[in-house]
Amino acid sequence: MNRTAKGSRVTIADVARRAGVSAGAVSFALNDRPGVAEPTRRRILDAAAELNWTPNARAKSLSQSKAFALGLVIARRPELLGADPFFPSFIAGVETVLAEAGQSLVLNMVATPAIEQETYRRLSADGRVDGVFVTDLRAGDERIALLAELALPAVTLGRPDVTSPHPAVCLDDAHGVAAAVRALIERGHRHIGHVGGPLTFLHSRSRRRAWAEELATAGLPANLGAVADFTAAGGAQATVQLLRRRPRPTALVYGNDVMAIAGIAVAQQHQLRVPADLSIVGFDDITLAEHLHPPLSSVRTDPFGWGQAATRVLLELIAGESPPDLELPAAAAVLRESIGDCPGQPTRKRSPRVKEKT
Amino acid sequence: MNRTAKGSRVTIADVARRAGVSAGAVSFALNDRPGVAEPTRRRILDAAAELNWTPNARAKSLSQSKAFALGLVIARRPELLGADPFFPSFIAGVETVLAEAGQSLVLNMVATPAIEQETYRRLSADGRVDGVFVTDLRAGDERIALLAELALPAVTLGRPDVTSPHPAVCLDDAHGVAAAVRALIERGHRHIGHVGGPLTFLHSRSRRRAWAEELATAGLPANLGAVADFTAAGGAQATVQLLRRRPRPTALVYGNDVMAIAGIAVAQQHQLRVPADLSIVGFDDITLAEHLHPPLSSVRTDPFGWGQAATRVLLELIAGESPPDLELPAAAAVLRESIGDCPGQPTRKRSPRVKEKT
DNA sequence: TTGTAAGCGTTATCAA
DNA sequence: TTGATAACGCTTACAA
Repeated sequence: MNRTAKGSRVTIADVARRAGVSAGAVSFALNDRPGVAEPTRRRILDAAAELNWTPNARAKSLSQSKAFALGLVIARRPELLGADPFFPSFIAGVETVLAEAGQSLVLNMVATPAIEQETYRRLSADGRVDGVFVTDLRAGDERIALLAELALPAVTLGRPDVTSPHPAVCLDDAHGVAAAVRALIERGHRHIGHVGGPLTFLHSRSRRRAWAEELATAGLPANLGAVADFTAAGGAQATVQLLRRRPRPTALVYGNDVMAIAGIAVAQQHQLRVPADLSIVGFDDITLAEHLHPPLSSVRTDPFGWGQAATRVLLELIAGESPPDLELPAAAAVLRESIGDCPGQPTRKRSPRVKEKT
Repeated sequence: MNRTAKGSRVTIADVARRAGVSAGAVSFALNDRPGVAEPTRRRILDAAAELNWTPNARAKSLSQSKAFALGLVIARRPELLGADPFFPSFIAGVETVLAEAGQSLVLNMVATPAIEQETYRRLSADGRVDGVFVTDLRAGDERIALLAELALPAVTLGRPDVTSPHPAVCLDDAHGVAAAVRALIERGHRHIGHVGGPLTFLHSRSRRRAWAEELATAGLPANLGAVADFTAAGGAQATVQLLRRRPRPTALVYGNDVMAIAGIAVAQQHQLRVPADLSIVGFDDITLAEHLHPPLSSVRTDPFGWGQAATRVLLELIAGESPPDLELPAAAAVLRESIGDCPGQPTRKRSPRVKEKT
């Protein structure tokens, strides 16, 4: 801890005294702004280095009316987060950009949307953050209007279904799902089911829509849809129900990998072989996916890059610019051995080990 | 956004004016401290409520020289975090305590221990946090001394192997591992392997030691140990190597569930049935564990409770108290169908579906 | 019980 | 190019 002889923390005044200048000069020199002679600047920077002084973030915050921090409010039950690869990677991406900007991330995990609202209000009223990320967009999301009302800069991950004044950073997840469904159709599957997440989430909707539309394009009915809650238990239960339907699906597409893995287990309990009797596709492409038996086909997004991009946009917004919406490279299907030809439906030979970068 | 007619943010002065008192009085009333008459207090609180005023956290921070925030620095590659259930639950526990204390969590994810040190220094120098959590303790952990030098209040998760001035909040993970190994021995297993995490981590060490000691107690050699990196790929590779050993292990205990699941896949690729030919035990008890086929035996800890406890201790420490070390309930083995009797070694019949709460 | 004024450590505004 | 001086919005001695 850097302290002066008197035992108090080193302040800008100490540096100024040592360099023989005023505090204002130190401030100017440190934020390299014009109006300070080169020799003086040197002297000041040397003094700062000798005293090992860094401007106090709290004081800076007060005088500049800025928090130098961004907020991320996550509204999920923790058991849902445990196996979700999105946030860790997303946050890692955020951090890389934030670190070089000398800013911090304030994280808030809340259990319910009600507390979520309150959290945004408090974050804003307290002035703890300069802006926030809005993730897991919901249908008619009230946060859009709330944040506008609070005049709290925000960036949304994806485009809301309501009019929004906030810049959006988008990553098309539908594309990868569509590619996966196409791959299944190519392999002769005609009864392709879908186990999605709650349809309150826009990302759940777009993934399901991609599934339905791809089937429609192929002239197939999208009548094997189930909604689960992204948990292993929910995925298992939905799988059981879909496997009871007749004609039984020969392929199942899931809203995330956790549900897909639980689905594989259910299939095996039902004496169904994957992929011989049932093909499975997940979403997220968690690292575990390719180390399962059989390796799980999935759809890969780029949460890390998403975090970086969203952070840059948010920082620009806070800096007073008007960043346009941003579209990141779409999610891609990663096809592995969990999918195969439709049983009893001979099609042309093809290797499933193709990574479609479409 | 709460603004006065003049367009500026509502401050304590506005409230004071409206209530016809001084700013000091407002401060006293709000922090309910003695020395303000009841009717006055009422008037002040009413005025504050009408103006929808909340004290600005930045100003409070500066005047009190406190950040009202705690720091969590995570040094892990993001792909390692993706499937790790610990941090989401831990953070959720932290948040529950922090929220009611009106404080925030500042999260820092870094890639390497070098940046880690720098991060702690910056956090301290900038005064962004009042204290930090130290997770993933390592052998001879330099952070212990660093934080002492920085005079930054800290709480360690577990007890360091170096002298530490920081309070420790401990959860004995060895207990559950030992119970799981005992369960395997009871089922007749004599060749029980272990795939642990990097031995730089104290938790990796204690889990491995528990395995070795339990074997020693039974008069069995602990000669089937492998070290991996907590990833699926690493777990798979270590499993391959252990399965090459002769005599081949009939049971494998893992340092986390991800490696264990990858291990099951490797076994299946080797035409080994789980548990008929090979018993498997993981660690963490992720929610997916019981929805696998076969359901995965694991060791359950309580990251949520750990987060709550550590936060309380850290807040006490920051408040100037000297909280003692805290020991939480030990981890418990959760036995499921992934373990069974040793092949070719008839033992007494017993159901594996026993949750040992030892 | 209440008001006044001095911090907290910066940045920003003006004279000099 | 520099140095006072006033914000920033709150807490807290100290007077009244």
